[in-house]
Amino acid sequence: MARQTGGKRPPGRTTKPTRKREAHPPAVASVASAGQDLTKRSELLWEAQLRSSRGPKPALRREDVVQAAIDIADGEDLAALTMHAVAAKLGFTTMALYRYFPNKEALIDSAVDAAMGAPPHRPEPRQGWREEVRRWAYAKRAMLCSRPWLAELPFVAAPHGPNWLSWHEALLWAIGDTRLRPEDMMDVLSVIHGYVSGSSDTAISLARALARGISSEQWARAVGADLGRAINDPRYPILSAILTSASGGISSTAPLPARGGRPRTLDESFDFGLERVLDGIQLHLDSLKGL
Amino acid sequence: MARQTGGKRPPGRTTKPTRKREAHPPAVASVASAGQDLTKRSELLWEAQLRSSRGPKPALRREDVVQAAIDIADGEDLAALTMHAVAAKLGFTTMALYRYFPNKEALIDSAVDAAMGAPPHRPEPRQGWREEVRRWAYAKRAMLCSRPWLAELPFVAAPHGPNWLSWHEALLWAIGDTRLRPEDMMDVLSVIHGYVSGSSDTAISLARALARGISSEQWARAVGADLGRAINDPRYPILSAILTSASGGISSTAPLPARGGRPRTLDESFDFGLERVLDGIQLHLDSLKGL
DNA sequence: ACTATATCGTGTATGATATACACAGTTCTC
DNA sequence: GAGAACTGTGTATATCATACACGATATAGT
Repeated sequence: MARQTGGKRPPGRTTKPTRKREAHPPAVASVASAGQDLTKRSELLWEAQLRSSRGPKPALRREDVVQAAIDIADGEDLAALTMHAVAAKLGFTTMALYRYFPNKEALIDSAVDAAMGAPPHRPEPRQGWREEVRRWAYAKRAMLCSRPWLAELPFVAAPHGPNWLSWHEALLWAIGDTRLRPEDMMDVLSVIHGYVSGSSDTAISLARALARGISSEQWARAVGADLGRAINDPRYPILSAILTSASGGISSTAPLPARGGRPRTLDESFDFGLERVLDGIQLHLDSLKGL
Repeated sequence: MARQTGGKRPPGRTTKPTRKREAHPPAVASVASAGQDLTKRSELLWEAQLRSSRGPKPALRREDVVQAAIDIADGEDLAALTMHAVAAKLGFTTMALYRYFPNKEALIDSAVDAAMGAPPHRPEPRQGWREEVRRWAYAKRAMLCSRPWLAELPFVAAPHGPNWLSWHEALLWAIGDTRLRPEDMMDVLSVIHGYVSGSSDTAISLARALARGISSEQWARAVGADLGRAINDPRYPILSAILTSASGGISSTAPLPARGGRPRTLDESFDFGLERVLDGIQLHLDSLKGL
């Protein structure tokens, strides 16, 4: 359902806009380098789409554009997410999008937040902080893995939208079931958040591979080959020993050749780490109780 | 010291290369989306620059190109890192770089690994795993903060080079001072690694701001404003309460207005989390000892 | 109703960017 | 000493984000 409203004019024109312009940083680069102030980006992310009464009704809503962008990133990858692709998917011209977002960066900021979705629902009877944090962590990891392209964007420089805050709120709720003082809760939050986002990289990489039709065996081979270069390299004696002697390899499900114990699945490794982190927090809570 | 070796030809040519080509994905996008197999990228990253005896001596070494790239990213940011910029910095044409790296992605892969540098030196008398892991964690965080642009690249999809392996080796060495079975060491490594890389985001963001001449107060204001939207928003009751009642705000050094206890510095928060993680690991080690 | 005006989607143009290709100069190998 | 292999260069092209102005549209104020 292509939309054609604009008028047709004869091709030959005499416009001569030789005005000097600022540079147009290309695509993802501009996103990556956070061209605008974070402040301005944040405003754009939060401000509602206000509609003036004059003029034709907009044919789209921002959400529509955002959804199209997400669909593209989901279906292909971040590189496929061009302004043209988004517009085409909606049946509009590229430039039409600029009526909704001032630039690609703003669109992506919105898409990222929307793509995060809402955090998991809270279990009806409280389960205790540990179980609830666990649920949160799994959910967050699953969310990241289900949209591997999110990890290709520099979260670092991105403004925080409503969903981002919701995820944090949900984690705070989980932690709320403790005796932590409010000002300490953010610290605990940041441990958990840090661990979860930091340690999901490999799983995300696998998820992306799977999404692109690469088998987990192929993927494991690729990553394994990478690590495998350490073997017999005198610079990496310990790593080398681990990789050869035992089951140190990264494994997706059915793993690399292993001799020693059974190698851990990615998920198992994540679990292991999470439990260590939770233990550490537990210990801290216990020490507070003693006071 | 520009270099001009190539010949001059009259501008009018009769080449007609209308051959069909593959798409030329633009800049960072291609990096982000990991166009090539990880396998191929990994090979490129590790393969030595082999020099055939014929022909003119290359005027550069890969390291030179990589260094120029790093200098640009350090001095400006990732967006400024264009093939043209790198070449210009070396006094060559853009295309000259392609004699050293088949594409930008390969150059960046190399630059990333080189930029990581070597892990910290190992303390002469062993300090015990906990202290050594701490040292490693601080060093890694410091490294990331000193080159904020590293965090703008999707590590997820990147191949692992020599320095990456060295950092891992160093951490394994630190952990080596325990009774962990080899096959469990990777799990412990991944907890620490996950926490450190995941929880450095905010500090990296601050580091980047500082590098761009933004004061830490300005930065804190920007990030704070972001969080501040939660205040009085019914969707975020807990967050809101924390932010208003106490010192939950993110602070660089001299922080946001705080009423309750003193707000944590970013570094203090990192420390706190790290100690929790280390506690958790400690606990695990103790439990192993018992067996 | 009528007109001014703000807004919409469009067509076109531009500058940045990565990179393909062919050439001319350079330096070994045979 | 000739040819082969490689070097840096110049030029061309596709892809992108995005500026700008136009004609169409719909509301506000008269």
